[in-house]
Amino acid sequence: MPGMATQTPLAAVEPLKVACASCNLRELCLPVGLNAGELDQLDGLVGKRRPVPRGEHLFRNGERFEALYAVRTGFFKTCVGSEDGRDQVTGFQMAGELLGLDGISSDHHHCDAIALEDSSVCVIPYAQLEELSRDFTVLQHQFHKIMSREIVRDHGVMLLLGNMRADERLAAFLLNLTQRLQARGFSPSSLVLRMTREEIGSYLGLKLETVSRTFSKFQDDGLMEVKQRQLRILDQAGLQAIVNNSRC
Amino acid sequence: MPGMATQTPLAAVEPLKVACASCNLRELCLPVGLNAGELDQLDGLVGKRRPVPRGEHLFRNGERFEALYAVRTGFFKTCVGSEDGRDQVTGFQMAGELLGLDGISSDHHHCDAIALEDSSVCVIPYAQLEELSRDFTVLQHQFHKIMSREIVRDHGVMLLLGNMRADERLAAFLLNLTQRLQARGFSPSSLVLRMTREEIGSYLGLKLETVSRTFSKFQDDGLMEVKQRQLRILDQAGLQAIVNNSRC
DNA sequence: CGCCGTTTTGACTCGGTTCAATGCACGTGG
DNA sequence: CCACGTGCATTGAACCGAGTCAAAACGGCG
Repeated sequence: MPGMATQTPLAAVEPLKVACASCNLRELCLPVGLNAGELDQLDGLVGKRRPVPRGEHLFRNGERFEALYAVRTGFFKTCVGSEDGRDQVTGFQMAGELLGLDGISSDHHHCDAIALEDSSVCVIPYAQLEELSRDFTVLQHQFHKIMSREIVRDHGVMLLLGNMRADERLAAFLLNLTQRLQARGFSPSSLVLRMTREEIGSYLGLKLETVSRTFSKFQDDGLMEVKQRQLRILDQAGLQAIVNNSRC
Repeated sequence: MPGMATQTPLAAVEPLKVACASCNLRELCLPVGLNAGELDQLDGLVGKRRPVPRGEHLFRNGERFEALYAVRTGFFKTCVGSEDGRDQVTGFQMAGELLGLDGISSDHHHCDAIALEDSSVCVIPYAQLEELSRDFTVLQHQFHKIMSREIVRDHGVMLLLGNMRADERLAAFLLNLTQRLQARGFSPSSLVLRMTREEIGSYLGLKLETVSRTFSKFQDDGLMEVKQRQLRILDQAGLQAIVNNSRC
């Protein structure tokens, strides 16, 4: 599988049990700012890891909410659906990001979380997290920050969906994706998409054909190379310019 | 001011100091589930009320985050803006709803909050709220629920912006608005809008002309009466049907 | 009264959807 | 090993919903 090489520089097959203290996602995940003793306690709480094969649900809309999940390896999407068949991808989650925050509101999940490749998550029982965060103010604050960050992210997506044209949306999406990959030690210019054109389209409020056409246009304009899901960003500044300028 | 009558059945000019325990928004706001002693403590925390005249900012994007605000009376909008001039209304807040949650993520506000009519808010210093919620698990849980509910709401808006047509968006907006007004003891069928067509359009990802036209269409179809900002819902089920059916 | 912000309405344009055909990569079984 | 099937991606052509531009009407207020 040479195509995946650019996105798997870190441990290939890691042991099932990795303490938060020695987890390479420590600085992106819930434990930010915790000292050694606190990390130990958090470890006691995060008892289980859970593998989620590609295409499988981590949880479904309507299921009872009991735990949050931290992505350890792999890649997920979350989607909400309405009574009539429509559904909307609300986000893509990669290593270190938290899934399930929507479930707190009513003790039931409000979206589906689906693995886009073979993945694994750390299970964080929510009742215990609340308990522990009463003792560790740093953990409490970090948790609140993560929830707040999700709200800020959502507002950014609203801006994108409400105001931007197709090319602006896709450019913003690509920049966001590469930035997050870069924060995890991957190349900011070369990446392999884990999702289909249709899933990108659903997230961006576009049809898959529009996504495809816009990729082609970016390629024609020399901004990037597109070979199916294998992408190479050639002109990051050019993409940024598309996002910034409403008219040009 | 006869036009406002339908939306001011409760206390006209209330005293500046109202304890959470005797606040009529108790069941919609942060204090849900707290006992008498806990309410007292929360009251100690929520020291100040702050009036916000129509058109004024409660807070601005970039300002230091120090407190959350509970709407006591009046009506607000929140909006985010991008570098280039675009901006997007991310929500409308009425009595009992919390403002400022986005600020937790980085100690700075990420949006503007603006009063759409003369309003007042309860100031909830955030550091003290974190502290108090370490002692009162009910308060802690209620606060988490409120944040989570905002995330769920945002995902609903994404679905709306990503998948729905103009008439579906406006119908969904009207139903949401009347439902929230009803929860506060107002008529579910008669209401006065506090925002302009442009603000509605910004929230729904539409231009003001489209909002206006769609109102006119709903009126022609006998679903509602529209006299400028004075609305009367004649066929709630009809609006619901528009939201549910993607094609009809 | 006359101004001004807001709303309504009309005519035209255009970006993105829809429908449809073709191409590409990959796995599976003959 | 190649033929075939399947899912995903690309591309084209026609169409349509919402945007744009412009003008007129409404309502509130100095």
